[in-house]
Amino acid sequence: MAISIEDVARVAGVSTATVSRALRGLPNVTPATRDAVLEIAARLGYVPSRSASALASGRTRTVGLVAPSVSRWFFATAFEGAEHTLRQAGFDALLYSLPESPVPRKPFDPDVLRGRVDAVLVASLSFSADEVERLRSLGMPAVFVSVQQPGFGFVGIDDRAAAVQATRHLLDLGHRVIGHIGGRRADQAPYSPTTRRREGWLRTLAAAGLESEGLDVEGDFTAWGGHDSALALLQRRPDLTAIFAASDEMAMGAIKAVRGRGLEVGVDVSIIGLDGHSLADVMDLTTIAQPAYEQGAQAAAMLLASLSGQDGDAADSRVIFETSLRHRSSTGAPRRV
Amino acid sequence: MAISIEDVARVAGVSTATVSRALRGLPNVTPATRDAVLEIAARLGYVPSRSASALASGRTRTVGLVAPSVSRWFFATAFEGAEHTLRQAGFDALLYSLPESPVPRKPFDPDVLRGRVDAVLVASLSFSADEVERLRSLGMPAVFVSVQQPGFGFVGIDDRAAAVQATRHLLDLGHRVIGHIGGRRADQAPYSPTTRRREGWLRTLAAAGLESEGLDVEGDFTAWGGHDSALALLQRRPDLTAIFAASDEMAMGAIKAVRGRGLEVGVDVSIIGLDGHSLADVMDLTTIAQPAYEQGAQAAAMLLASLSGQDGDAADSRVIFETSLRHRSSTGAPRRV
DNA sequence: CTGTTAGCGCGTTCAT
DNA sequence: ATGAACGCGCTAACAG
Repeated sequence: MAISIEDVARVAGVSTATVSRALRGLPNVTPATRDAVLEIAARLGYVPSRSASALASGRTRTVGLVAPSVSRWFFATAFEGAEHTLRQAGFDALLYSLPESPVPRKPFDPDVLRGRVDAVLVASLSFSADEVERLRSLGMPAVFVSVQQPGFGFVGIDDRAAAVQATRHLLDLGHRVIGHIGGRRADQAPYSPTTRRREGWLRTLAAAGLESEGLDVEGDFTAWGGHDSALALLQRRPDLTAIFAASDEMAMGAIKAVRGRGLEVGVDVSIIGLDGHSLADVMDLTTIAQPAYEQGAQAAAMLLASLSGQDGDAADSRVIFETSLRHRSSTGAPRRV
Repeated sequence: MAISIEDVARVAGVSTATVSRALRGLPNVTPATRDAVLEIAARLGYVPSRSASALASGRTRTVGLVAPSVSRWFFATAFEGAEHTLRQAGFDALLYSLPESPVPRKPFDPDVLRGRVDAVLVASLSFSADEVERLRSLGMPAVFVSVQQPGFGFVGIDDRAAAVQATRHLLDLGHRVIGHIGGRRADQAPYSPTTRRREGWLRTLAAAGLESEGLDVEGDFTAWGGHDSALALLQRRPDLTAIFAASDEMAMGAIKAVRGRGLEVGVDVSIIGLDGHSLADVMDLTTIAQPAYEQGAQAAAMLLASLSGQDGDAADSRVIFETSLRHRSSTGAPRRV
C-alpha cells in the first residue's frame, strides 16, 4: 500500500484534516504547521490519491478532451495547448476520440463523462440536438472549439472572415476564376467552419461581380481528398487560375494534383489554404493562419476559470482569434493570357 | 446527486453487491437476476462512479500516455491507436506531454502517476536512470514505444534495419555520396532511434566501401531543423547526390532546402525519409514507412493483457514491426556527371 | 487554528 | 446465488 494521508498525519503529529488543509494551501493553518507538514509529506514521498479525493469532494480535477481524431494537425495542436494549460493548474487531460467514419459517426453519449471529468472541451465536432441535450444535462462547464454550439462557450476564429481574407488575396493578385474546395456539402450547420468558409468565398466572389458556377467542390479535410477535389475542379473549369482550399491539408493535396497535371503552382494555378499547418511553410503554401495551440489553451483556461467559479459561466464566453495571411510561393499573379 | 448503485439495488429489489456483480459480468448471478438488474440500470441511466470504483478496488482503469509532444505525427498517430484500443476495453487514456525544450528537458517524476493510472505507455522518450528507477518503483506495467528501455516492454521497429533499407535504396539507385540528417549527437543512448539509424547508415556505407567524412549532420526532428541541416550538408559536400533523413519531417525540410538552392529533388539530389508520414505521399517523398497507429495499439494491448494477468509481464514482451520502402519521386538515379 | 466525525460510492470479504 | 457490513483515502462540516 502506498503511503497515505494518515501516515503523514501521524509522523507530523497532527490530524489528517490539518494535513489536507496544509497540502492544499487552505487558510487557517499556522505557517509553522504548514511547513512541517509539507516537509514531512515530501520526505515520505506522499502522493494524494485522486480517487479518494475525487470521491470525497465530488471533483475529479480532470477535463475531457473530445475530438474526431487526435492525429490531425488542428486537434493535436489544440490539445497540446489545452493539456499544457490544464497540467499547469494541476488538472489532468482525458482523451476521447470519436471516429468520424463511418459517416455519420455513431452518436456520442456524454454520459460516459459523468463522474470522470469536471469539464469538457469539444473540438471541431458538430453535435446532434440529442448529443447537445445530453451534454447540457451533465451540468458541467463545456467549451466548443472551432464549431459553435449555441448555449456553450466558444473559442475559434471568424471562419467567414478568414475565407474572405483568402479569397481577397487571390482577387488582389488578379485572379478572376477562383475555385473552392470545402467540407462536405451535407454539413449544413449554420455555424460550422465548412459552411462559413464557403460563404466567405462565395460572397467575396459575388461582391466582385464574379460567378461561381462549377467552382465549388466538396472535400473531406484530408490531403488525398483535396487532391481528388482539385482534379475534379481542373477538369470542370480548365480556365481556373486559383484555388482556395478550406484546410491546409486539402491545399497540399491540391498542390500535388496541380503538379501532376504538369502545371506550375503559384504560376499556372495559385493555391491558398487555411490553417497555418506546421508543414505549410516547408511546402511553400500560402495560407490564412489560425492559432491552434492558443485556441486549445484558451478553451482550457475558460474551463478552469469556470470551475473555480471566478468568471461567470463558460457558456457565456466567446473568444475569437485573429487570422493572418502568410504569403508564400504557392500564390502569385495569374499568367497573362 | 447522480444516481448510484444503491438506487439500482432498491428498484431491483436486490442488494448492492448483486448489482455490482451483475453489472461487471461476474459469475454467481442468476441470468434472470442479471437481466433484471441490467435492464433497470439502463433505464435509470446509471453510470458507475469511477472514483468510487477505483478507491474500492485499487484499479483506475486508466492508462497514462507519456510523450514529448502530442502534436508531432508519430506520437499523435500512435496515441490514436492506443486510445482506440484502450477505449474498446473500457479504459481511459490520460495524456502527459513532457516538453522537450529546454534541452535537456526537466526530469519527469513518474510518482505523479501513482494512483492515477494502472499502467504507462511511454513514447519516444529517453529516460534517465533516475526516471527509470522511479518508474520501476511504481510497480505498474509499462511499455516503451520507439525507445527501448531494458527491463520494460517494448514496441517499435528495427531502427538500424530501417536505416539500412533507406541507404541501400540510395546505393541501388547508384548514389555514392550519401548524407545523413539524424537526431542530436548528444543522444548517445545505445538503443535510441537516433543512434541506431545513424549506425545503419554508417555501416551500409562502410560495407559498400564508401566514406562518410562530412556527411553526417545533426537535426532536431523538425522540418525546419531538417532544412537547416540540409543546407549545411550541401555546403560541406557539394558533391553530395543523396540524403537520408532520419524522419519524414526533416526530409520535408531538406526538400525545401534543396529546391531553394535551385536543385531538383530526385534528380540533382535524392531524398529519403523514415516514418511514412501521412503527408509524405502528397509531397512525393520516398520513405521507409513504419506503422505508427499499430505500434500504439499494440503497446496498449500489451498493457491491457498484463493488467488482466493473462499474459505474463509486459516487461518481457518485445514486438518489432516491419518497415517498408515507399518509392516516390524524391529519389531517383543520380544525374550522370 | 486544529481535531473529530461522518460520509463520498463502490468492491469485497464472509455469512447465509 | 445473494445479502450485510466493512473499508478504500480523502474532504467537509462542525466543535472546540
